[in-house]
Amino acid sequence: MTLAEKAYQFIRRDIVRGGLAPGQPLRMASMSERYQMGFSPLREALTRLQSERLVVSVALRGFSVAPLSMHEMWDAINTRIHIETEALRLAILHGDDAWEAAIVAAHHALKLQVDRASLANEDEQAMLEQRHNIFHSALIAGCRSKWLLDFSQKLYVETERYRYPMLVNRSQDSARDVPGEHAQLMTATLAREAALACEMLQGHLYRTAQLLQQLMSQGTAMAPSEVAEAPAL
Amino acid sequence: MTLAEKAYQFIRRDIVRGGLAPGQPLRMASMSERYQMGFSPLREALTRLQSERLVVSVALRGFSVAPLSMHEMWDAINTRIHIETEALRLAILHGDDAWEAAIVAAHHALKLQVDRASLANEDEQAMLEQRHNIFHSALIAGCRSKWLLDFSQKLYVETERYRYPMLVNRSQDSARDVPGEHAQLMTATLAREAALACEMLQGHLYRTAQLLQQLMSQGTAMAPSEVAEAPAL
DNA sequence: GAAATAAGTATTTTCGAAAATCCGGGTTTT
DNA sequence: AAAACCCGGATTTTCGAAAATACTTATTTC
Repeated sequence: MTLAEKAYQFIRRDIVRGGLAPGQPLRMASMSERYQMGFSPLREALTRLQSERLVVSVALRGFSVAPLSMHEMWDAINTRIHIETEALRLAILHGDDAWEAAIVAAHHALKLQVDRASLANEDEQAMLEQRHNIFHSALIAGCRSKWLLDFSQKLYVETERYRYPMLVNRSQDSARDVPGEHAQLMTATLAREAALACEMLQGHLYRTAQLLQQLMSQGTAMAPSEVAEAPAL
Repeated sequence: MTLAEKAYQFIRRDIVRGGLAPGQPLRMASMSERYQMGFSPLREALTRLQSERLVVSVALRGFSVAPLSMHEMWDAINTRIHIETEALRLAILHGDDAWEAAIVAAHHALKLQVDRASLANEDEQAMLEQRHNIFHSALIAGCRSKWLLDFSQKLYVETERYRYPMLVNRSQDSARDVPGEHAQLMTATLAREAALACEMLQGHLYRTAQLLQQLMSQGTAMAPSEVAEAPAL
């Protein structure tokens, strides 16, 4: 793997997990120090992250971490609902045996990690997040559209930024049965009940966003100026 | 404007117009020669183009122009239909006076250029393409979703690659009244007839794709191995 | 003779310094 | 006093060469 690729993964991880705070300027000198590499691979990684909207830049004034806002979160969530429900519909239409098997496998791996993951352990949380991603990707993998999968993945990463604070203080979602939602979503999908599965996916994503909004309006994770925004569905 | 930005625009233009052929390797040395700049801005531009799927790369084996295929075209078109009709629906819901005015302005400018543009003149064609883009962008600009606009623009550029050959031998689309389609699309949009406008947009995009498929199956613009693909709608 | 090995060439990737540009403060001008 | 100008320091952007890796061809080995 090239240095630029490593830089991309490290920086992305640090942005999603908040190690690099929203709005923070990313000076080449300190980045070079922090990640122990020259400017070239860093610039390449930052350019890539910019096109994924995790980083913003102004010509000749460098890069900075893209800011967070409730408005942006709802935009990302709503767009994700639109893209992923379509992808799921197509996957249910076209998916083959291998697609089904991958879903079952991903769901099982996710469930194992949900039971195992302790709130404190950073690495366990990362693994949980990864398997969550794999499960959601597996659901739509059969859609046969590279573009839908591509967009879906970009939005997953974007929403991960907002979801990450929730993983830390997970007490809040006690009213929800997230593993249950995942199980039902899988069941409906494998039963090829497109309408039902899409509705479940939509509800799953929407409820997560609502919870995040609640959390953030309590000031747990975001500047007060960014909290007041209406949902839209 | 930085050199990297210029490089991005030049290379993108050359890929869309075919000056850099699909599949062609993009060697740093020849690129440096061709665009008269060092490696750094070129790499930056190529990385950006890679994330827009106009360029592909393999680690340590460099970049090459992304290949074309009928399958990819239909994927891009179908995804574009899905994204843009949603954006149009939202724009019709939320659009204000400035949004309407911009549509009328863009349509007028497009019409002027359609009448003016001669088939031979490369620059006139480029201006036509630009105004076409601005018109389609104006329609959905009121949707209030950065993500939808972002995706829409990416797909526009992608489909432009396939559309460009058509501009050259435009004789084929004599059965269609494209300017008429644009006018009707604008009218339905300004009348806030969401369902009608979306259907027109869908038809407009779909018919263009069908025409392109026809053109390409005649071997005008693509390798024979890439022609046989079924449409999907 | 085919497969494996090795040397030499071509190419990408990365580095570190040079060039270009921006920002702030202080000075001059109106 | 406000606006315009210019200088010094900080920062980004770009270049050209060095390092790392892939490819090609020739040679050896079995």
